[in-house]
Amino acid sequence: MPPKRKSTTDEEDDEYRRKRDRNNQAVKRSRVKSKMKTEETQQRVNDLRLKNQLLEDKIDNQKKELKFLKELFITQAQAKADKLVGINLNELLQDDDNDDNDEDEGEPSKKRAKEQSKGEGSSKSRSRR
Amino acid sequence: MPPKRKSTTDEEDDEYRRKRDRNNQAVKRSRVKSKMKTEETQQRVNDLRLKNQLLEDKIDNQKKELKFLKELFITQAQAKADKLVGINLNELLQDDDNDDNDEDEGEPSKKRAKEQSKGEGSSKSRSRR
DNA sequence: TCAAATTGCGCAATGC
DNA sequence: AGCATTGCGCAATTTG
Repeated sequence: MPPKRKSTTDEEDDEYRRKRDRNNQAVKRSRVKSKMKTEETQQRVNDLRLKNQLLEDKIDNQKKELKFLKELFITQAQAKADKLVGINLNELLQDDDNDDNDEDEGEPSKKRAKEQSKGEGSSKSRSRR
Repeated sequence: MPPKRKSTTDEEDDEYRRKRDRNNQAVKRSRVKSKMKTEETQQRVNDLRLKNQLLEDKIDNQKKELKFLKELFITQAQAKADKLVGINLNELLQDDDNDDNDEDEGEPSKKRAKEQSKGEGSSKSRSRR
């Protein structure tokens, strides 16, 4: 009596094995993928933190610049009030090279005019009678 | 024939089982922990992205404010300068590009005005004959 | 040296 | 039918 269909069991086993192997491969792929995603996410956190820091720095600089400009405005308004006394704008505006990066967080009124009125009395030659 | 020491094998088995169970528990804890950490990291990415957006918005607002103030200031100073002396304030204030890195994407407002006419004719004073 | 924690791996159930 | 994902247990290794 020859076995009628041994193939049933054997092939089933074979198929099972192959299937298992393939699944094991799939599992491996899936886990590698998962791990990569995790690491990538972690990296993203680092990048975002750095970017965040840069943005905050920029905000700080802009804030300083705004402060400077506002104070400059106040100063100017003050000058307008003092106009009658003879103050001139040179004192307030001649050296604006400080407007560049930072270093302008101080009050602008400190930068005293260098009296660069080359000709003579810059005060509009009022002495001319 | 009394069993000499069945305890050896049996207890070893018992011990093995207990050990396995404890490890299984540990594995479970470890995996829960790991998963939580992953989710937390992902959440951190979301938080950072939101924060980042807020910061960028803030930078944008500040930038607009700066632009406004500078233009206002230039206008005002220009007028005043024309009136009092003739100093060309463009020279002093025109460069509002000192922002930082990627500055204004807006129109550059044609920064030039290198015509520092200090030699003589301030725009006024000619009518006086 | 030991016990808990972590990690790689395979199995099976389940999702798609 | 078949790959992908996930929970679980085993065993080796790491950690404290």
